[in-house]
Amino acid sequence: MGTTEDKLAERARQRREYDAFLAQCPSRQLLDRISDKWVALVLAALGSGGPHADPDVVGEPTPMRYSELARRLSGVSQKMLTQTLRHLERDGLLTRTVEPTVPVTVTYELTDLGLSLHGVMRHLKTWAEAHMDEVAAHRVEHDAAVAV
Amino acid sequence: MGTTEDKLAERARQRREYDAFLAQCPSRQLLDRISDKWVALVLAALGSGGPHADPDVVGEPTPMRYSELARRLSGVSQKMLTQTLRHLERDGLLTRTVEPTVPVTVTYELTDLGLSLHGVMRHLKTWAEAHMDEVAAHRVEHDAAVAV
DNA sequence: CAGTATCCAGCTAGATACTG
DNA sequence: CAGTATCTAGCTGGATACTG
Repeated sequence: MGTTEDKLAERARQRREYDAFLAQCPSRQLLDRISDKWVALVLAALGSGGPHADPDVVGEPTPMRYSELARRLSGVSQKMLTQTLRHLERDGLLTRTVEPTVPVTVTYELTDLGLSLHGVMRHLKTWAEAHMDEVAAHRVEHDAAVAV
Repeated sequence: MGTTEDKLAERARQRREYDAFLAQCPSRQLLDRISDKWVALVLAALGSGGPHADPDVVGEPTPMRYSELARRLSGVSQKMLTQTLRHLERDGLLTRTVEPTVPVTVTYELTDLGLSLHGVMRHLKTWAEAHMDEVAAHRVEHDAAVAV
């Protein structure tokens, strides 16, 4: 009956099977793959669902075209963007849809799985933006202490 | 009066100042730094507060010694562990305490700032462990489709 | 115990040129 | 438009040896 108990039991079960602390565990490799700046930003872009960027609300998937993503993620190279998108597609986090127009139109959209990761990842981006000042202050302090 | 409104307003303000989508924004560099496997695992270790690994409960900081961390994060090299710890210390996410015993005893402990990032990061590790099966299935499917 | 120092293989990722 | 292909500088990170 309890979906809460079910969820907790399921999580516990999977945590017994997979442990990212172990070098050989597949989840360690997965953690490595998703611990990536471009992954975080692609997910943030495709999941941001327009202006309501409230971090406490899971956004709708926002389909975006390749060139839109390239523009949004300033500084990304074609290579890294394509590579990141291919990885995420292979892992089932997003779909790649090709419309046979001329020239061709390619759209990327988060799957439910991708949306679930987005729910986690966007907090990372938000955290970085929210605590940048604090971190910067610590760096100044730390560097000053070392210099003495 | 509402702390909720205050928090939201504060977040919105900071999001106007910092935008990790911009290559030049300091928060982009911060995002890059924290989007790291070893950062995720060090935080997970120092914040896991013993056996109650329930991802919905923020753990107490768990002080750990260098060698404990090295054992916990299987596969980490001395270089990467030390480097990661130094970065996190400089950014104010953890403290490094040296007890002048013989031989010396060094303890690492999350600060409040580090604990707040841990609150976000541990979901990443949990997600990787919880969705590994699904991702693996997608890969098989995807690779099969490509092979045809 | 908790590092530091050094070397180097290999991967990452940017730049550039080209294409259906 | 949305890539692919190629080359390469340089950074990452592992291995190894040494130290207060």
